[in-house]
Amino acid sequence: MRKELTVGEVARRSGVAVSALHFYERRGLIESHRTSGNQRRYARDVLRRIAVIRVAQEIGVPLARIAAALAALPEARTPTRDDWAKLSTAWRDDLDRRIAQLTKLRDGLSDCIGCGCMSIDRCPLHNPEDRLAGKGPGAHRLQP
Amino acid sequence: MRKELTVGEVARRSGVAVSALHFYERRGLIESHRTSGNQRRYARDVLRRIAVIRVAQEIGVPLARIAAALAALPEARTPTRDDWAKLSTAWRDDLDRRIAQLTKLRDGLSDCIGCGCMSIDRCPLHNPEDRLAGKGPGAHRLQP
DNA sequence: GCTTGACCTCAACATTAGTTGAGGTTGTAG
DNA sequence: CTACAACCTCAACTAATGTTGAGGTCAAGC
Repeated sequence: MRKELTVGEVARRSGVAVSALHFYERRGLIESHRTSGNQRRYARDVLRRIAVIRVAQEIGVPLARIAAALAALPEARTPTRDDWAKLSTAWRDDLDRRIAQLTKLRDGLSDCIGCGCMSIDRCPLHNPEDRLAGKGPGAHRLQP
Repeated sequence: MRKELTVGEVARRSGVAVSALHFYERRGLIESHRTSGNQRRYARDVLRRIAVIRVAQEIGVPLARIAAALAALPEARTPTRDDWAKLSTAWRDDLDRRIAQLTKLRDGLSDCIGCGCMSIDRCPLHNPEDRLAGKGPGAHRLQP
């Protein structure tokens, strides 16, 4: 096996900025050890770990939950094939729910286009149930 | 037509917090006029406007773009049926794209579950193209 | 052995979408 | 006419996800 990676190398190979790698480390998502001169060195499997993080993020899982999921792995190891199967299955369920929710919204939107009802009481889109409401402070964006 | 609404009434009827209504007003999404005592009074159509805002938000449109869309209406009026048809069509395209993107991701995820490849170079999920990267600073959450 | 690019830490800032609290004013019911 | 809920403004805070910059250190090639 080849030698260990520096932050710069990891950044180039993963496409994640150095500042983000530092950030992930502070958040406990990845780890490194240090040279005698206090520089980070990464084992090669950090790339796989970052790939997992990126996919989960794209699904919409917040970093804190990704960190929790990774930390919950026995011995805090980098995901093996089986671990990955478990994680990705769980996250795919998130994704399925999210897709279902958006699809429902789209269908409502299609029905509504041109109807012009927009009645706060009768419009099918105005469904206070599965709303974003009550999520507390902070950013709640769904998309760029 | 009934009398005008106070902030509290609008908040109760729309399900949006008073603080959020103030915020929307600062952002130019809704408007009010004031009593002699400087309290806000809303025309009833503000509820329809808020319904539009909420739907757009649920789709994932950031407030700034919603504000721009509403401001672009001739005479800055509250959406009529035709306006709503235009807005919702445009936003539905956003929604379609988002759903397509997530669906693609899900399919990749399904294929990948159990494959365990997670190779930074070969994994179909590791596709740097349509990534979140390069969106600049700020929050990029996709989901609660 | 020196220079130069890569690396270190830490604090502050950016962005979106609001909420919270202090300190003061209004309006309505009794 | 008074009490009390509802309203006002403004500043500061929350939260997530990072980026930017200042000030200083490390390591690799020449």
